[in-house]
Amino acid sequence: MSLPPDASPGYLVNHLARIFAAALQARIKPMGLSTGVFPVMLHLWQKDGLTQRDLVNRVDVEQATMANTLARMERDGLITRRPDPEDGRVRRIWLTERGRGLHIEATEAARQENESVLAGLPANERDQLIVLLRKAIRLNEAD
Amino acid sequence: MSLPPDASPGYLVNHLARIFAAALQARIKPMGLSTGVFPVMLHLWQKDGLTQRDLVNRVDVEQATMANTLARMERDGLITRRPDPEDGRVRRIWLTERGRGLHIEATEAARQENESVLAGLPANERDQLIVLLRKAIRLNEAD
DNA sequence: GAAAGATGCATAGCATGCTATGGTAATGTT
DNA sequence: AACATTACCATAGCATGCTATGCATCTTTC
Repeated sequence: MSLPPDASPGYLVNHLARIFAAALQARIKPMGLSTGVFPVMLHLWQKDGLTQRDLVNRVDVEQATMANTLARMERDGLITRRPDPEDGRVRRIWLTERGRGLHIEATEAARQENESVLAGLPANERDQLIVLLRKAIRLNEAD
Repeated sequence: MSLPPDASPGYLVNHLARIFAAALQARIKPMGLSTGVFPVMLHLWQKDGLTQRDLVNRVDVEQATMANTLARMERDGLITRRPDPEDGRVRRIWLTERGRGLHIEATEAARQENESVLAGLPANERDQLIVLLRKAIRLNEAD
């Protein structure tokens, strides 16, 4: 009746997430980025001028988490926040020159990181893993 | 050349890990447990009287993380730490009555949680996911 | 047996996530 | 227009992870 820890998908996913985070951090820390900031940057590189609410919806963290992350990003010179002329509650988020300039280098680092962590898996298993992860997430995010 | 966030396995694993953590927390919080404490309890239910070092090796977190987690667990009455008579550096970790008493209830909650998160996946895909996660972890933990 | 090294643990400081709460601005109702 | 509600954001407080550091105790080496 005991539950061996390494049989639990929750346990395993948490463990693998920490492995990925450590690998990513090793690669992006030299350029002044960190793991929590990275997904936000990915979205801003695709399109900036977004609101905090936009980013919360895209990244799927709580609003308070995003507020903290954005505060660190502003402190570190990655973004600036300027008031929306139409809506006094909103401060739209813009990449700084520095933030924008990291695009190529950082996405390349992320690509390398993903490859290195899964290097030992054959390509079809890697694809399968991604498919299953995406499926599991989709089942749980419409709540 | 842009990197769509939902194509990155690191991103996906992190997201799913947060989904699992939220689901687990909802179920075990009522019994006074939390997500960081849970894997430690799993090992202690199998065998207590372990050292901090033993648990670090089993759970695979940093020693400082374990020290903090154990401090919270002691504060919350789940464990006690008693000096090892053989080695003055060591304080061995024992479950309290309360900690031991949560065994059945908590593992049952974890089982339900794992099932509910992956409820939409057919059994063979669930198995496949576990296999792939375990494989990816094994490739990265012998470093 | 004393110096040098290794090992076990604790603490400081920080990032990243959460819930709970509150303030301000926009919107909807009457 | 006045009021209630909703929406956006900030802050407080906490848990869980990390690196870096320091202290105390064992072990090894000479």
